[in-house]
Order: sequence, then C-alpha cells, then structure tokens
Amino acid sequence: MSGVASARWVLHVDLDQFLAAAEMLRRPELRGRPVVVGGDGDPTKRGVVSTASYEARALGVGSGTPLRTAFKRIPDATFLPVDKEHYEAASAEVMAALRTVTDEVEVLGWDEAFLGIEVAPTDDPEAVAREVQRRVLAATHLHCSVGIGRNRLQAKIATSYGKPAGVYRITGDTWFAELGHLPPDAVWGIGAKTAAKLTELGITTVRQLADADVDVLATRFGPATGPWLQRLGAGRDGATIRTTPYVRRSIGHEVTFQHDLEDWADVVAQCRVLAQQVAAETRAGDRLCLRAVVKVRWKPFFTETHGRALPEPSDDPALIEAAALGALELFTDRRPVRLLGVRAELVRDDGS
DNA sequence: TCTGGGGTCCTAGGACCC
DNA sequence: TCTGGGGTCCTAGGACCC
Repeated sequence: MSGVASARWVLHVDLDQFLAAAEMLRRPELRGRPVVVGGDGDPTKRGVVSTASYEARALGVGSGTPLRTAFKRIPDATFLPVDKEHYEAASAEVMAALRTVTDEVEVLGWDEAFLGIEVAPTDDPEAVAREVQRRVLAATHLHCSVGIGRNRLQAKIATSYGKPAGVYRITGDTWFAELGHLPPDAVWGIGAKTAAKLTELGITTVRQLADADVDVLATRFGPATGPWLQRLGAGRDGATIRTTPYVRRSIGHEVTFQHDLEDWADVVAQCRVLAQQVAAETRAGDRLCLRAVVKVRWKPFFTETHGRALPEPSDDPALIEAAALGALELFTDRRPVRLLGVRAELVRDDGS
C-alpha cells in the first residue's frame, strides 16, 4: 500500500508428527515414547502406519510401514487407531490460528498449509515464520516447522530442512546449492516411477532436470507434464496459493479385508454396503453423482477399476448402488479379492 | 506377517462426428 | 477401391500426495 515495495513470500507450515502429537495432547504420558498411529490400532492386522512419533522413527518405523512390520520392530510401542474426528478438530484449531496471520491460506490435508504473505522491507520472513509457530503453539500446544520460499515448491521443500520445530528458507538463489546434486525425486511432485524414467533419459539430478530439453520431456511425459517437470527441476512452481474453498470432486470408500474374499457373492454384498455409504455422503453433502467407479485389488496386489455413468446426475442411493453394481459386473476375473472400493464422481460447479 | 484409505490430476486410446 | 484429418467425449489407469 505504501510507496515502499514490500516483498511477497510463501510460507509452508507443517505440523511435527501431527497424529502422534495430537494423541500426546490427551495422553501426556505418551510423550517421549515410541507411538505408532495407524489402522484400527491392532498391529497384528493388515494396515500401515499413518504417523510414527520421532522416538518410533528412530527405531525404524515411519509412515507407510506395514503395521505388522512395525510391531515386529517395536513390540512395546504404543499402537493407536486413527481417530479422524480428533485430528480434524485439532487441525481446525491449527488452521484457525494460521488465519490470524493472513487470509491467504491454502490447506493441504490435516497438518499442512501454505500462507501467502507480504513482508515490509524492514522486516524479514523468518520473523513472520516464528510468529506463526508461536501462535500455533499458543492456540493448540502443537509444534510446527515452517519453510520459506518465493513459491510453494521452494517453501514446501524448505520445511523438510527445518524439521523439527525449525524455520528454513530456500529461494532461487539457493535452490541449486541445496538440491542441484540430489536425485529428481527429492522434488515435491516427482516420485519413484518418474525418477526411473528420467534416469532412462540420462537425467539423474535436479540440476540436469532443470537443464533438460523441454521437447524431449514433452515427448516422453506428455505436453503438460513434460514442461512441468522441467519447471520443478528449476524450482519454479507457477501455481498460486488457492484460497477458494475446497470442493470435493469425488467421495469414496474402500476397505482391505483381513481375509481375502473368495466368494463373489460376498464381494457383491460388500459393494452394496460401500455404495450405500458413498450415496449417503453424497446426499448429505448436497451433491450429485455422475459416475460410480469400483476398484478391486485382487490377490496378489493387482488393482483394476471400472466405472459406470448414472442414467442422469443423481443423489438417489438406488441409482448410485445400481451403477456401482453395474461397474462391478465389468470385472470378469474371479480371483480372491483383497480390497474393494466404491467412489462417486461428483457434478462440479461448472456442471462437468 | 508385505504392501491403508482418502484424494487429485493427467494421459492414452477408442468411439464418434464432421 | 482406398483413404484424409480434426475435434470432442468417455473410460481405464498411471502417478503422486497426505
């Protein structure tokens, strides 16, 4: 507003060991102990770790570790079920605290958010970051780490350097010094599969990705994804912070059975249950379903999906269930079923 | 004793139309 | 008899993230 230009920064806020920390809030005796949150809390069942406390991570258990493996590694850890409502409530308090700093908040799940801030020339973004940490801690007794960047990508990656409870800054000036020598999957948005394909092209570092020929990338990865990968390598993320309220594109439920379903009649019955659940939430959310998509994971971990459009956009449970059962009929295999899922694709604002 | 559940976005290929 | 392109819509699935 004044004649002196302020600088624009992006902060990425990430709660430290969020699910475990949220459990410690109501069970202080767990502090300092290995705590593993995942599944229904029974580490002898199928499932994976959602969040492990730092003490558990030091013993070789992290997000995505099978619960049974975690139990083998740390038999005396405290295993807790995922308590969605509890974390949603804690998350809402965190996000409210962030909104006392700025209205420009983009929420990414329970425990992360981007903040867009303008910083006066006399101040620095680290001061704002520490103020964010102070307000979150005061409001919720939870610690967070804050990454600072000129865009979301830089800020997001900076956070990992600041953990736990720290502040770290990455800009275009330091991007290559920090990341240039690392493999491409060190960058947010690039996973193992893409990294393997990049290796086939002779690209094994972030620096090489930034220097890569965009046309070569477009040929290999597609007209949108190719150029996007190059921008990621260069630390440029054009996406601005999205402050518009989140609108779901789909509502789904899936279940991994403790014992694979051998009888197809059981699969049909489970499909009905999931479809009714999804339909109820579609109606409760005052949305209309366009298509029902059914996912089957067969015995040994091979996944297939089929979908069926509804005769017309609808929230009628009977129509949604019929579409799901119709989609289920498109599966011709009859192997044991490990997982079954039903997802409703919803009509968007623009009608598509 | 392998490998959850909730999502989003993009691409490829076939159908169909002009 | 042989043979176009371009555009759009729909579906399946890949890839990634929290």
